[in-house]
Amino acid sequence: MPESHRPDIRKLDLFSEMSDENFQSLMHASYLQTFPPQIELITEGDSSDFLHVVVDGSVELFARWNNRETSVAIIRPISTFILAATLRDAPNLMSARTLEKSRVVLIPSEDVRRIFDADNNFARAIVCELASGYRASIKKTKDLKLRTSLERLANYLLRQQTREGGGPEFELQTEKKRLASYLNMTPENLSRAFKSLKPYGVEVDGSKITITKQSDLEKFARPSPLIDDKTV
Amino acid sequence: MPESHRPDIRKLDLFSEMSDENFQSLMHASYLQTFPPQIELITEGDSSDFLHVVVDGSVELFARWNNRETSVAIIRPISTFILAATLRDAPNLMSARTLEKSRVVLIPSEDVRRIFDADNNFARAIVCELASGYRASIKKTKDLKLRTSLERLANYLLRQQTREGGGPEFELQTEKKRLASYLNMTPENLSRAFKSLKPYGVEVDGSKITITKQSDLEKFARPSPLIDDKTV
DNA sequence: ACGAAGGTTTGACATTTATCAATCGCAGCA
DNA sequence: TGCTGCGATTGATAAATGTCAAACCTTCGT
Repeated sequence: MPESHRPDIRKLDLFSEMSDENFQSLMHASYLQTFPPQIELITEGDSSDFLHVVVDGSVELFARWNNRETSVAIIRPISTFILAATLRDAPNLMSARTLEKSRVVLIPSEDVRRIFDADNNFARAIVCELASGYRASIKKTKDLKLRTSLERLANYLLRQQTREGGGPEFELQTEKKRLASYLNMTPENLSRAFKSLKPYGVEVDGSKITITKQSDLEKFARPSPLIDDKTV
Repeated sequence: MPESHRPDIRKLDLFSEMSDENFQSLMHASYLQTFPPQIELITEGDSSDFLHVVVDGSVELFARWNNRETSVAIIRPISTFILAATLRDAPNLMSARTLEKSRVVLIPSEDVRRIFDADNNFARAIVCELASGYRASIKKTKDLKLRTSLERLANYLLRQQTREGGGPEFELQTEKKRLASYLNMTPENLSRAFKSLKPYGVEVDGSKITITKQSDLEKFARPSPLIDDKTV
């Protein structure tokens, strides 16, 4: 794979502490591919042949059952996905599709496992990454089980506000249809939920959100570090 | 800590491949404690000072938010819990309480992290365990988001049937109140859900379940390995 | 500029799920 | 034995959420 993205990938927590030699070996075995929008990169149930790194664009992880579909995560640069399946050499639990034109580095799972065995720093980083992902997933479960859809939306808006810099005005960065699925509601319901948040100072104009009464929204949403914080 | 449970703990995937010396070192630093029922061992938000191993009894992991509470998992012997928090030295995301009189081995988190650095086999086992837990959590999310409460119950019954040996008759092993919370429904709703499953051959007598029309129930539940299987 | 496609919103309505209140039933205990 | 407490069930009702249909709006390509 070409050199251009290597420095960015190298900076990821997952790869930053491993030896140069092992990193080069991983990269040497990898492919950089460009995909058009709406391409299904992975189908759940497939074996996990590659660890994926999104270096450009965005990728949606979603799951299907019984003719239904739900959005589980949206991966933006620079991040990896399906690490757990790669390490266990187990089938992928989620499908993945590009949302826009995207570039993805594919690292053969075999090499990831080989270098995991050889490089202690890499192994340590993998444990951190897995533990983080695991904890993020637990938080998602708590969000789903303990909150109503309105509360989930309110807290999502606060999180998104933080991600976008913290100002009163920010962009959703996601189609509402997809956001609805992510929050486990229908598009119709999401539309109504936005209206229900108006009394708490949430103004919606297309994908632009303005929060006019920050403290009112926070009082309603009651965000918790044990559900909503990235780093904890 | 006394010797009696060591062989059983040693057999756990997490500890079976590490060196004798390191295992003894871990055990030497540990405590075996007996707790009465309904003791809150851990409160979410607390720092994770110990990796816990249930050797006898059972422990419920649950989470609270905004005066609500939900059951996330029930841990039975012999299993560990809160590994991810231990490794990241991060606050626990869930609370834990004994359901009955229980014995728990407490391994200081510091020692777990120290031996993780020293013992490659232990590190590998930890990665496996984390990846498994992570994947189990993703499956739980899929179960929650893609299924109605009736479908969740039907699939739970099939899983429980398998755990109990696969025969048409088996025990729930959990209070219905707790099962309801685990499945994200109210006790009233669970009670009605059992009735709704009667046409599919589900007979309920207290905590004894009899499945009289296995294939009908399976046709309704549509279990999927990517949501319901332990090992995948 | 125009039309088509698809996302979004709205309204009416159905279904699912929760809440509240009352009762039942069983286990533990005096 | 009978009391007590709590979990389980049932019925009535309310709230939350989903479904369907139509209208609206934006985007994109011809």
